[in-house]
Amino acid sequence: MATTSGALRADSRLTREAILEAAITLFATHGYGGTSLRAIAELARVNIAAANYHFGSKENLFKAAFERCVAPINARRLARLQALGQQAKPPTSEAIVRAFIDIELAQNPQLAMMMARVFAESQSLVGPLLQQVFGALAQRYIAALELAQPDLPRPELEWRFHFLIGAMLQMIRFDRPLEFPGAQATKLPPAEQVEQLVRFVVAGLNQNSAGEKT
Amino acid sequence: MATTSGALRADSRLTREAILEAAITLFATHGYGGTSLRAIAELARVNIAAANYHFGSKENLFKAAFERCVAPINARRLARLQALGQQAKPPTSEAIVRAFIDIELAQNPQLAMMMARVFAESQSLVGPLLQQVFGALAQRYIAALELAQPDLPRPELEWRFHFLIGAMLQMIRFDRPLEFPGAQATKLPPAEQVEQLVRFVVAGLNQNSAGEKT
DNA sequence: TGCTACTTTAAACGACCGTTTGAAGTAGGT
DNA sequence: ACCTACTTCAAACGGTCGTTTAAAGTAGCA
Repeated sequence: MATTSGALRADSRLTREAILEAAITLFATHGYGGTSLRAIAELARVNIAAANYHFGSKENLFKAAFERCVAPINARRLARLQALGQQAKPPTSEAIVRAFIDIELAQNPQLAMMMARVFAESQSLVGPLLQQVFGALAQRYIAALELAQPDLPRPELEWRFHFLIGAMLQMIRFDRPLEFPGAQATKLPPAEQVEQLVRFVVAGLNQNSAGEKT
Repeated sequence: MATTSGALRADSRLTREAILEAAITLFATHGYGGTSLRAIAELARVNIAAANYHFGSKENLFKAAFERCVAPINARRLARLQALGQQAKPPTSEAIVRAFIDIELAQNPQLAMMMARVFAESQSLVGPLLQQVFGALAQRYIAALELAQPDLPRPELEWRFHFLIGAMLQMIRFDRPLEFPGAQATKLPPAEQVEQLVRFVVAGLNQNSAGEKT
């Protein structure tokens, strides 16, 4: 037992990775219901049965694809937040937001789209998954934001963080605003997209609940 | 020809309406790919073939369900915007936002969920549909916002309106913020949800692009 | 009462779905 | 060489999908 041979295991991991990569591409583009295991297997140049062999079921493959996408993003988010916490002064809301809305989000559309897609699937499919993957992260970010704005009641802060996520997902899902006759907004480089978004949500977060100023 | 008999036509419209209503419920909950025509027919207590007889295809039924949901909402949005335009002073950004983020959105979860769901479906399915249904409305709202903030460059305004929509969809899709250990935010009455959202996005819209104040 | 147009129905169509099976293939251990 | 464990594969499983068909039903009109 526990042979972990060598070339054989290497091949096995290769097909596993190929399936995962193809799954990310297709799930991100067409969603869970719009993607078939056969399409994934074809894109990965792998037998259909291999998907079930390596992941057990379509739903497990979807979860694996999601975690594969969101794990590095959230690890970076956590590292950045901890780096902020080790500075002398408590970080501003803007610094915290910039740690969360990683510019690399906009630079790796595939990972970002996969993450955004999960929020769009039906709650029964991804509800527990979202809580599991984002719960601890949200907890820490909101705790940090609370230090930056001690006068803001916690429930309001949590709602604002909720809206922040919505605006971010909108940026990810559509890389430019809705086009209509007369529209002038264009596709921006990722860094500028993030800049627009950060300014928007920071203003929303910092705003005094009793009105801008009295 | 053109008989338009009477009781017969009435029955025909009844089944058509039943199908449409069932479709809205199921599409809103489980999305396009997660909803089958058979499930719709069963909920509507109608033969499966009736769906194709009245709507031609599943895709057409989806579009009809979407338009049925969004038409009254957008008509009200347009009416409110025109009412604002007839006042002496040009409306503030907040007034315009309140005309757009209709509180009835939060009071009729089914209509709102259906509207939000469309933004989550794959672009190839709903891309043209979104532009067709929201294009003219967005054009007018952005024009109104431009009068309220003449110093803000148009592209930036369009991006901010984009984020506004994202935050609104987040409010619709999840009626409370993400739960995690220690979370305090609770489900709010629709009016207060809208209030939180309006404050957030108005601050983001009004914010000076060079920073709050120099 | 036939005729016509419209609507509903049960049944079936071929296609595709996620999953399973059992055999074939591969490679290290003894 | 044989055994074992792991991986791949073609083929098929039962089921559900969206759609179509052809017959039955309904109601106004001549």
